[in-house]
Amino acid sequence: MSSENQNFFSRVYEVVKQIPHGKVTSYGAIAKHIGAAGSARMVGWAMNASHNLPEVPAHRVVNRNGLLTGKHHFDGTNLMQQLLENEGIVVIDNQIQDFENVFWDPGKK
DNA sequence: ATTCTGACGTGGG
DNA sequence: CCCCACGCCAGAA
Repeated sequence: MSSENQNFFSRVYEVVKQIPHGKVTSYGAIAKHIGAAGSARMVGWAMNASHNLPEVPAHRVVNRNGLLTGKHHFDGTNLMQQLLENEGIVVIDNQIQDFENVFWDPGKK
């Protein structure tokens, strides 16, 4: 229902909000954490709605490849990359370097 | 109501 | 190793 629907988005936002500074996570990791494993696409869709939520650092969410697939949705062309680099994350050609090192597992603070 | 696409992921050839 | 297809749920045309 709508409530659960909202809950789904809220859960995604909560997880993203909990991403520590200088860290990133993947859509699948979030999806799995909220119980929507396999529906990683919905996480990305939720991100679109999170555009209005400044507390949701969508730029810290990338695909499991560590690639800034959603950078195209951000303002400008390489805003997402610059935001990540601003946090100490090395990004080259939309690809996060040392991804496993900056990867943050949801629920694992 | 039907069809396609979309900020993904996994599996198979 | 690279390419293709399928599954997921939701929203827009």
